[in-house]
Order: sequence, then C-alpha cells, then structure tokens
Amino acid sequence: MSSCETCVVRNRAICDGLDAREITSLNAIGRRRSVSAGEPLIWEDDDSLLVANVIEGVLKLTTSTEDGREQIVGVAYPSDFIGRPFGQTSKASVVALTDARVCVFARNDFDRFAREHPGLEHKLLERTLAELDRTRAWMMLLGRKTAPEKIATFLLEMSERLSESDCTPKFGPARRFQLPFSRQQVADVLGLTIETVSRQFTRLKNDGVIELPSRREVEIVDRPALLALAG
Amino acid sequence: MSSCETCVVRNRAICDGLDAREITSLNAIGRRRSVSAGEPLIWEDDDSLLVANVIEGVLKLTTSTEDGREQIVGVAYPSDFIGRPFGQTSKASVVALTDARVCVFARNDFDRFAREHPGLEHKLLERTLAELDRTRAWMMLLGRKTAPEKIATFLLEMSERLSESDCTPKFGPARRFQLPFSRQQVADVLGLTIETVSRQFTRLKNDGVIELPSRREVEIVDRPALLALAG
DNA sequence: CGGAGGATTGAAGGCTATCAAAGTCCGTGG
DNA sequence: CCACGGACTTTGATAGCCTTCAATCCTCCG
Repeated sequence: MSSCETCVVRNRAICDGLDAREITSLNAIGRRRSVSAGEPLIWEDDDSLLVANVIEGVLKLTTSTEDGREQIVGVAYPSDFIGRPFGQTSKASVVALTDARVCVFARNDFDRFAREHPGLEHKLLERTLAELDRTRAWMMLLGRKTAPEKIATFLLEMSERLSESDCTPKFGPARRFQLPFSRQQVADVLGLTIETVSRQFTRLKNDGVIELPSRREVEIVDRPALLALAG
Repeated sequence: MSSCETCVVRNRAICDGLDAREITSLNAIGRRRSVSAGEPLIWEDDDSLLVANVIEGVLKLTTSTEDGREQIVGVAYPSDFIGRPFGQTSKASVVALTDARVCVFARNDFDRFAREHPGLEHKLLERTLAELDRTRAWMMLLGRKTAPEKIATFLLEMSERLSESDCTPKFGPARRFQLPFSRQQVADVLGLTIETVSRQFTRLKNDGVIELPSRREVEIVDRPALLALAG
C-alpha cells in the first residue's frame, strides 16, 4: 500500500536508480504522511529531524525575521526533496500550500542510508545543484527586478513548473493553471506587498496579457508580452 | 610544485578525505591557475566547461539582465568549489575580486572522477547544501530587508567569512578587515545602488558603529549595534 | 442572509533610485 | 616634488516606485 513500488514519483525522485533490494530497505525506514493545506511539516529552528520526498502537492519553504516579515525561499513540487541532511539544521519552515502527500524519513536514518548508497547521494547532489541554480536566478529577481518584471517572471515560472509536476506528458508550459499561492504568498515569493501584487495582476488583466477566471486561476493570453515584461 | 600535497586548502576543500593514490589521479586531471583581480574565470552563458576549487583569493558569481543590471549571487572563498558539474550549464559568470589562485578541472574529467569517488561527491553534496542554505538566507535579505539592515547584515557576514578564509586559528569574527568589494560590488550583492551603499556606510560611521580607515577597510566598533540593525 | 477572510482599490507618504556635481585617492609623468 | 588625469566615492536635490494605511468589495459557507 504505502510501498515504493506503486509510488508515482518513483522514477523522478532521488529513489530512481535504486534496485529492488535497496528500495525495500529504504521503504523500511520511511513512511507516508499526508499534510493538509496550511499545515506545517517542519518548523523554522526546530532541529529538522525530518527529511522527505514530495509525492503529491506543493509546499513552501520560508524564513522569517523576528518582527514577522516572511520570505518564501523555495517551493517543493512532486519528486522534490525536502529537508537538510547531514548534521546541519537549516533555518526554514516547510508548510503545505495544497493538500500534499510526502514520504518522510528520520534524518539520521536517511543520512546513514544515503552514505551507503552513492547512487542516491548522486541524485541528491544533482537535485541540490539544480535547486541552487534556480535559487540564484531568483536572487536576481529579488535584488534587481521591478514589480512588473517580478510578476511576469513569476507567472511564466508557474506555468512551467506546474505543467511539469502533473504527470501528463510535457506539452510545454501550461496556458492555464491553478495557483497554489494566495496573493499574500505570491507577495512573499517576490518580496512585494499583497497590494502591489494585486495591482500588477489587475494591470496585466486590463492590458489583455492574462485572464483571471477566479482568484486562484490564471490564464496566459499573451505569452510573448509576458516574456517581454519579464526583463 | 603544483601538487595537491602542498595545497593550503588540502584538508578543507572537497579533496579532503581522498587517499594518496586518489590525490595523485585527481592531480593528474587538474591544474593550477592564477587569476588577477577583475579577470573572469567563467563567462555567463558559456558552456561552463570548467569547475574549480578556490585556493586563494575571493571571486564573485554574478548574473545579469540583458539591459545590464547585475546581481552577485555568490561569493567564493578559499576551499570553496566553483562551477556546475553534471550536465547542466549554469547561467553565471565568475570573476576574481582579488588576485586569486584556483585549481581547475575540465568538467568532463571532474564528472568522471567524482562518479568514481563517492567520498568526494559526498563532500561536494555537503558543501552544496550549505551553500544553498546561505543563498536562501540571502533571499530573505534581498526580498524583505531595508537598506540599513542589508548593510549591517553584510558587514557582519563579511567579518565572519573573512576571518574563516585566512588560515589563522579562528578567533571569531574579525573586528577589522579588508573588503574584497568595491562600493558598486557591495551594491550588486545587496540589490542596492552605489549611492545608497555609500550613504549607509557614512551613516554608520557618523553613528560610531564602524570606522572606515580607507576605502576598502572596515573596522567594526560597535558590534552589538550592528547586530541590532541587521534585523 | 450574514459574517469572515481574502482580494481589490484608493490616497498619501517614505525609502531608495536617479540625476548631477563635487570630492578623494592613487598612479603617472613632468 | 608636484601637477595631472581617471576611476571611484561621496554628497546633494529630486523623482518615482512601492509601501503603508484605510476602506470597500468579493466570494465562499455557515
């Protein structure tokens, strides 16, 4: 039931490449867990005793200042790896944005297993390097882009990530999709305020670049225009 | 001469843990290279056919928009690893901030060597995870902190990183240090303009929090005040 | 129908960018 | 030794983008 063999992310997550016997022993130390939208998986500053693979759903990774300002520093989609193996504890909270299912491991168990399975460590390394690239691209956005550019870049990235994460064969970026973020959360991703996000959305709508069928839905009407705006 | 045995970062870089025979074969595929201040090591959008270990000096990792805005997305100190192994090419330029010495590898050679040496891949993984943590903390700074907070955070980070990178036994953060950045480069790290950086520096000086003996030197007079300002 | 949370819209203000000019440092050459 | 030139930095004035504060409006559910 909760076995890796039936796992939908089996050949996309870091478990890809493990043989049957290895999968069995990995299965032994992990367990499935459901997280409902809004529910935390890991608290900031807790000892991060968990690591996990995302099976289904979207989760946010956030850091906060003492006075309550929040910044979303990462978003985890199906097959993504969550948590901080190997000794250090990272100062980030993980909260589900949608109902989600994850495959969790005690960090110690995972560390030990990983060290014994270089193939898995290699997958994790590739994934971490890719995440670092994405994060650095996001630094450029946060440090140097204007609000309209941020919003355009965000919408384009969403349309790509969300079409990857469902299992349909890739038809390229999605034209229409459901945002896993509230307006406030979009603001927390982009380093803006909720009001600015809202204004930019309506401006794009009025300019005929996007449609907003409902609060959480976006349809990209004029992709070239978005690309031009993205800077 | 150019051998790993005499390398000053030998037991801090990812090569740590390799035995004599492994070091010999790693030595065979790498070579030392000097880079003078201002000289590029890797260009944005080139195929990044190199990876490298920093032996001495400080280098910046940057991305730019088409219209010339620049953001520094990472800073590499001695023993840090530079470049993007495993297939992908990352869109970042690497330029030396000070005269530097690095140990470079053709990416293909390095990839092959790494896959055959899980211990080295593990070191690289730990390093990459740590860098991702640091980068995420920096996203918070870029997205949510004010100019005074950015400057204070920056100075504190500098005083820590620069005291680590020299080989003196750790006496904690440096009270006085030499900035490897020009004012413009500080601005590119923090997502500010050069004028704002300059104004914040003089404000801190006038408030008695720091001294500025010369353009590139900083002395932290009132560390608690800086910590309070860092947010 | 009515309430609550989220989203939108509006008005005003502040922080940082932009534009512009003066000042400083440092190497070069007279 | 000093004058000169150029790059970098500092300082000042102004403008503009985004935030802040506030009110209204949806939309979903009880």
